[in-house]
Amino acid sequence: MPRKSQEEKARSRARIVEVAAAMFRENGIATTGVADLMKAAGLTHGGFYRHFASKDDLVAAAISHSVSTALAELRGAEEPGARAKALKRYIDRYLSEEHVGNPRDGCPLAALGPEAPRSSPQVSKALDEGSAEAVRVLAAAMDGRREAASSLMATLLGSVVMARMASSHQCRKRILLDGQRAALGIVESG
Amino acid sequence: MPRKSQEEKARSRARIVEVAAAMFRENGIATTGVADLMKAAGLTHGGFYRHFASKDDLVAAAISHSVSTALAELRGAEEPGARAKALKRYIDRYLSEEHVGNPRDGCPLAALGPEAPRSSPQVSKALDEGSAEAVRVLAAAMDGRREAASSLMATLLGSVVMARMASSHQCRKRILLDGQRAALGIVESG
DNA sequence: CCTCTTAGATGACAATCATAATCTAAACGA
DNA sequence: TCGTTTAGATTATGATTGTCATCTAAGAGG
Repeated sequence: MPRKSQEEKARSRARIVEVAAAMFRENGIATTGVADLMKAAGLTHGGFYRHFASKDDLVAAAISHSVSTALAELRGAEEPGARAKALKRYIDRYLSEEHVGNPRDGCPLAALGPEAPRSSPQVSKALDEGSAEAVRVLAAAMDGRREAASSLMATLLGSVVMARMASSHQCRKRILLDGQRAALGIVESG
Repeated sequence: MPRKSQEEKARSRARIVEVAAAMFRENGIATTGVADLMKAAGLTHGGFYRHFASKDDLVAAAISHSVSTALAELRGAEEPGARAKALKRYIDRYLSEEHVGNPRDGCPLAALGPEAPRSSPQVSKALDEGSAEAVRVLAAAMDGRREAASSLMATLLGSVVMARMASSHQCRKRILLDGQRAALGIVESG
């Protein structure tokens, strides 16, 4: 099967990015091969370089994409009342067992952040900008309290990383509850 | 060069574990090969399987080892006064630019924790036990306040992960300062 | 001292990897 | 409508991977 229309090319690209974002979060960057990834997107590995200059190029795109979609629901609210409500729902979702158990469509920073120091400049930059944007969006939902937003994000990230290390269901639950208490404490400390 | 004494074998094994712990934290598990690792330990790759059944076996050993040594300085203190002092120094070191910039001899949970969900059962277990022990030791240094210890650890982990994503020196510094404020707040909230 | 065991070296193995060349048929510009 | 361009398939490449078989010489046990 040969050439596709430009519209379909764009669709292919979007599909690759989305599939890649999920697979990288689930299996890690280094352990996810270009061939597997393309197969999961319904293509063969040969066409990959018509869309991306290199694997790292895709990794950066996948990170940017998944950060944006992860923050989308938090960006929506405009008035302070709706903002506070959206933030609380966001925290609740973030510190849920569902999020802990499904990295593939969860927070990309919690799943891939620690790979930042050992990544290429491209990927490093995507993570840098992604985390900066996350703090910005959180701060906007907290009446501009940047410092509290930074603490909140640390609590969220750390709690999920901890919960994912815990094999026991009970332990995970306790960690998430502790995280929720701490997070709400930070939000209401203004 | 052929056989070595049992004492030297033990020394070799210890060297491999130590080198591996450093390399895994610096370059990640998947991207650190057995051959590179053995070369860094002053050996060739052939002898590896006289010490470990598999790479995962070594990974688990390296994690356990590095968790233990990372918690050693916190385990020392006995009386409450010395405990509180040791804890504050620990937090200060943990949230330092030196720690952020040198994952190779830093906290293994911050560097490798997020790889837990995608690791083998052996490795997963090592991370599970390591994080549980970390919370226990932190709680012991906080008069047994387990809940606060869990929150503290989340703040520590999250802050370091965030700081490592930030490319700008200023941004890193700000994140670490916010983390320190939050951490001290948790410690003194009892 | 003699035999048996084995730590580590050397080299090979099948897989897997990112990347690239080649091909083909359909979409495009004219 | 005709020639050019190109999305994606197929196949190749060279490097790297974890693991293992084989060889060596020296330690350990008698």
